[in-house]
Amino acid sequence: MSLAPRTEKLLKVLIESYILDGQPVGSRTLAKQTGLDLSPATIRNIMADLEDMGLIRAPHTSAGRIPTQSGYRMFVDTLLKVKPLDSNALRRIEGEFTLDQDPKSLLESASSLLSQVTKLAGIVRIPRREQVVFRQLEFLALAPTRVLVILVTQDGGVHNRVINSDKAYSPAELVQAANCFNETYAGLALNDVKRRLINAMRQDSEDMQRMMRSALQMAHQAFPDDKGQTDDLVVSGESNLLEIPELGDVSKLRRLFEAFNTKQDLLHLLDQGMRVNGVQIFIGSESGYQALDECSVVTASYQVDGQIVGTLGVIGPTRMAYEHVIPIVDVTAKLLGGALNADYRSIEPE
Amino acid sequence: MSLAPRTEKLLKVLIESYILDGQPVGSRTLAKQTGLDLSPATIRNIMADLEDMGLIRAPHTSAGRIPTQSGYRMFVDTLLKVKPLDSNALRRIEGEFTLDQDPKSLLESASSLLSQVTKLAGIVRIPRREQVVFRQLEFLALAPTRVLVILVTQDGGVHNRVINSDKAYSPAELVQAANCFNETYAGLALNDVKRRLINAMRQDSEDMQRMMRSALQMAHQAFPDDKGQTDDLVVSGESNLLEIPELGDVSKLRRLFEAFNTKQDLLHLLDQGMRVNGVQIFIGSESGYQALDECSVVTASYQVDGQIVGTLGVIGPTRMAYEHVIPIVDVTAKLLGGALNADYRSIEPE
DNA sequence: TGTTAGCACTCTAGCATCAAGAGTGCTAAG
DNA sequence: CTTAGCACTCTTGATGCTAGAGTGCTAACA
Repeated sequence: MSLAPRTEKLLKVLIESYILDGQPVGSRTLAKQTGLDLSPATIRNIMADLEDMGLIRAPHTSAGRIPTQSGYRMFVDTLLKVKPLDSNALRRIEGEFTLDQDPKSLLESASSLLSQVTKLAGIVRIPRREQVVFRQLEFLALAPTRVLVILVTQDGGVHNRVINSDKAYSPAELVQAANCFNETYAGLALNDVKRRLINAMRQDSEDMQRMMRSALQMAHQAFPDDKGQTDDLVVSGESNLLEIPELGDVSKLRRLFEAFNTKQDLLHLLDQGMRVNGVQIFIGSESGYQALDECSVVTASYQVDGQIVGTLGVIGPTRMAYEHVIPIVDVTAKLLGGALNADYRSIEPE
Repeated sequence: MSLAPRTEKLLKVLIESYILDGQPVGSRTLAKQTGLDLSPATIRNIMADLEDMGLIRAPHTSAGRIPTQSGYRMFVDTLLKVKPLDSNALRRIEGEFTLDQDPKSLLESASSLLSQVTKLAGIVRIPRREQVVFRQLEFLALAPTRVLVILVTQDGGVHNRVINSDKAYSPAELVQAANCFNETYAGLALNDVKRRLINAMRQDSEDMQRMMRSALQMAHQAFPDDKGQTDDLVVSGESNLLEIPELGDVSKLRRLFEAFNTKQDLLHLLDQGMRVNGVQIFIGSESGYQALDECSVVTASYQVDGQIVGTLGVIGPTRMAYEHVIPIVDVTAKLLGGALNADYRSIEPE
């Protein structure tokens, strides 16, 4: 449904005003702020209409109106004119990414940047490439039956895990086992390696070399399992949310901070953002998680090598300065993608 | 200064009562709770003495007394009878550590355990061994001048870093370089390796092999620098602190949460705990950090191989149940040390 | 038909008042 | 040294009140 231009304008000004100072806005103030030269009485009529449409509501009889969730939705969808990024902020953000950092620090910088510039909480989903290419595995004996397995991927990622082997191996044997394994699987996508590895173990044919069988078993234990990755989310600036009055209720804050700790819900939410190219906004209960009921989440996906590999964003009160936040999230995502790209392709800054 | 037994008893009961329900305690309640069979009037006299000594204070004229910081100090130093650990909790804690986990997860378990059992915030300083033994280094080419360096220590620790080399190396050259390096330095303490490495680079004599020179340079870049380790602290259960009424003031909470984020102050505090064998308690401003003014921190150091390598503890309101918290922190430290030890020595659970 | 002035009505926020309750310090007596 | 008694202080919660803000409705107006 489309609104009359005047009604639209009114809604826009109302929401902008509310976002600015958090006070319910009444007909008189609105009459002054919008340039429409209408009397408060007329404004009141229109406001009543907007209320009927479910776009605004009155906290109580004599307290002006505030936007509802649908109001915000319409605001960001059709009314919002995103401001181009203030040049100071832009320089600031760019500066953060020109440094020569490893991927992990880049993500952390991005997160803390988001939180500092927006004064909200910043979240960054660490990259998850569909096709990480397996490079090599290495087995090191820590103790007779205790083996450190190091897994290296083509993009320079290193995972390691200590496993208990069922029998003792000599260092030489371990080297040999690793060689067998690497010869067979190097260059394949990590997923494939895993799949084939499981198949190979199932068959477990007689003709398989003894070394290879050991290698498979150890590798299987050491391969990262996809579930239970709790630390693949970088959160920062949570404390910024302490001060926002809408969340004054301690129990709400509590739920929110627990969401930050468990990370599970936030991960799901960010994964939704991965399906979309660019900025996405979840207002209030749209996120589907109760802890975020009074919050909005602005996310943007970032790309490496032309492929969406992760998302980042900010979490703040529903009443946030969308027109500022959106471009910041957008730009940060692009710059982070670029920086990771450069990193991955090893384009040297000079 | 030592107190009369009666006065002491009174102080003890007062503090216990205040810790229990957070209400200032008056002479009448105190008269009932202590078994001393004294009238409220007498109690009042003694309380006046205690107030003169700075051990308790009255929030306002007609509101009973609450302990001061020095009051708490005397309480934990001389009055507190630490309760042996409730057997349920003990089982719970032990259960957490019998699982076969890698060191990193052990630390995280310890932290979350502390926070869950005490309902406060748990902190764990990750182990910092004076003498970590260097085991081997490995160089992998990611791109012509981009090298992934993997550093493995004797205890199974793995550090990795991507560096930009000044010239291109072939995979074979890199293997050779690593071999050179490992032959020379394997088995030495990490500190020593670092020191010698720097010396060797300084001399840079002609007779040094070309490969070795390259290896030194790359190794130098990749060795972890001690400063700027921000993520060597595991915090959990911060959200538990939201609910404690003493910190109702938002700005105090804010400061506290910022301390959790920056971690710097907490690290320093925990490092103080490393000098002491066993439990240490910082009450209110004793910690020396303003953010912790209204809090107490209970820490305990943990050992691996008979050597103190880290500390853990909990942060909560000054008014916390010390007699419960102390043994929990104590036991957790011991068990964590044990688990890490077992891990390191690879004593297999069976 | 759309806009506006006027007006009665409602609700909140802030303030003062009041009474009850809790606890103290002091004094004087045991 | 201990205790009863008492006057005093301070908080807390309830109550009532007023000023202000804002609304909805109606009737008049262009």
